[in-house]
Amino acid sequence: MMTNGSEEKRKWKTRGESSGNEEGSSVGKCDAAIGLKKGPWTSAEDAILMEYVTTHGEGNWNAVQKHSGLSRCGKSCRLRWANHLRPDLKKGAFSPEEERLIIELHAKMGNKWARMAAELPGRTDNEIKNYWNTRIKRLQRAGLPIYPPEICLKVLEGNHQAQCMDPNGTNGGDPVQKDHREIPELVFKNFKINRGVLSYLPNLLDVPGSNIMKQDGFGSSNNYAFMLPTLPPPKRLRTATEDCIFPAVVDTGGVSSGLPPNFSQLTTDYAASERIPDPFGLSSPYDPSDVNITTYEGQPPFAALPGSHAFLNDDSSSSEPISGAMKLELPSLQYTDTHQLDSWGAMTPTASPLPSVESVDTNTFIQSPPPTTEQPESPGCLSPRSSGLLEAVLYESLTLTNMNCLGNNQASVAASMEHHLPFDSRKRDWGIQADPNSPLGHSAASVFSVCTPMSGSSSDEPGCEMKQEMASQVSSPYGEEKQAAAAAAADCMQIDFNRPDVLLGSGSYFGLSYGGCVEKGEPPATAQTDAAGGG
DNA sequence: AAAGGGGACAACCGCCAGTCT
DNA sequence: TAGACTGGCGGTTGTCCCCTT
Repeated sequence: MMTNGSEEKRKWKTRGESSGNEEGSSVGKCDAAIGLKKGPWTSAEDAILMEYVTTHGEGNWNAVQKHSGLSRCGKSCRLRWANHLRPDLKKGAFSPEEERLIIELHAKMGNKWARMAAELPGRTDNEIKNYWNTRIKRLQRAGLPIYPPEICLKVLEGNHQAQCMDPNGTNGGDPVQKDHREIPELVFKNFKINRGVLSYLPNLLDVPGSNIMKQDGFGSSNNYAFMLPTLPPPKRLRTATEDCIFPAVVDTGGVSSGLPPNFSQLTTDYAASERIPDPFGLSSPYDPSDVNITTYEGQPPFAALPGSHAFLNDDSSSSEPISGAMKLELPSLQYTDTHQLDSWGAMTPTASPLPSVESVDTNTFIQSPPPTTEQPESPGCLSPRSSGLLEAVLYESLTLTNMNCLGNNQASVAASMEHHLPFDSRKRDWGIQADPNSPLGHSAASVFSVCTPMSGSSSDEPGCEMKQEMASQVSSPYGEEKQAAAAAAADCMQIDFNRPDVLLGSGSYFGLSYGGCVEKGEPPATAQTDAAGGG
């Protein structure tokens, strides 16, 4: 993987020889005044730098240029040394163990390359970063989850343990662990509480080591949307319709949807995909022909649903664990003129709801909040970065955290109630779900931007009242802003509002009536029963 | 054989935080 | 205390190689 500096072989070679010879032509920020060299390093330069560092040690990089005559700025020298010349660098491809570690670390840390590198002796942050980015692309193209389920579980379990050690979330007893988990306790708590929004993998509970899921109301196995595979690789840009087709995070919420019976197969396939150079050649775990997957409980699993942005649509500050993995995303939804923007910038599909299999581009698959310029003041289309939704969501998280503090039972009940979803409960979940910082979860923006009302969101639609009510029910120090966020969430949930009898987004994305929708109109009371029963 | 696309990776850029003066 | 300096970090870019079509 890593090539020796002296091997400056191929690339850069040409460019280097040209640019490298033109002293002064490549002045950058750090060397503008002096006309220092840029571009690829030559062996001679490497030798000079090596000698200098050997003699003087690392640091004081700006002095290198002065004392060694090297026409490189200090930054460049440091980078060259750190990434290529350091004697302790490990060369070659990552070992399977290293790869596993990288994935695990990324699940924990997000795009903290330097910290990850610290955990991988001999590896540089740049190397890891490149590896990861490449890997992400590959997985996205293959429509596979970024993180293997076992890694997700591991991370979750780790967090759970941390909570066990410190039920109050102060986590003061274990600085190391605390340091290792930059994920705010609050976020993780809410993450747990909120798993209901992402329910569909009950079988996951059977995964060894997942016993934590069975505690604290984890039974609904929700937070696993991030493990949902996305669509098989696409060849054309996804249309707006596809963009809004499936509120993956929203998902059905109905516990009954559940994981395809052979979820383990998915993990296997995932693992396989990791090694398969050509993801397109995968025997896709989502192959519709796989009856195990597509016919679970007579419903197509979400995994098979095109447009499942389960974990690929995170708006994601790239530094966010899990969600951070989504950084390789296009700037925004890709609007087409076949679609209309509703009040909050979401797409209102006007074309066929059933995209072709190849319609989902793995790149466009990932979404960022639409540029604010394109969707000004749409109260619903809230960018986690700009609209205050983050605060709103955090507030919601706080609220839920508080709720959670009331006791595991209540939290458990709350989680379980997601199955039968009285609106209040649903609302709450949505708010939490929207936490952009939530590891293994989705940002509000991603959720909101992805889930688009199937029929638009004009206020005169059936679900409007409910939405407004929902928004109005939200009281927070953030006032209108918060309400706007809630309205946005409500907007997203239009399908629910339109079909109150459907526990969760029944509707039909792609013309599919997907599973997980417990379309029974069960009285909320049942939820209590279920909750009591352990979900 | 040529073209196109993806993978790999080195290097640069901009920002930020800590330290120094 | 403020500004400059330095190092570190994460994101992005640009190039070549390889494979597929």
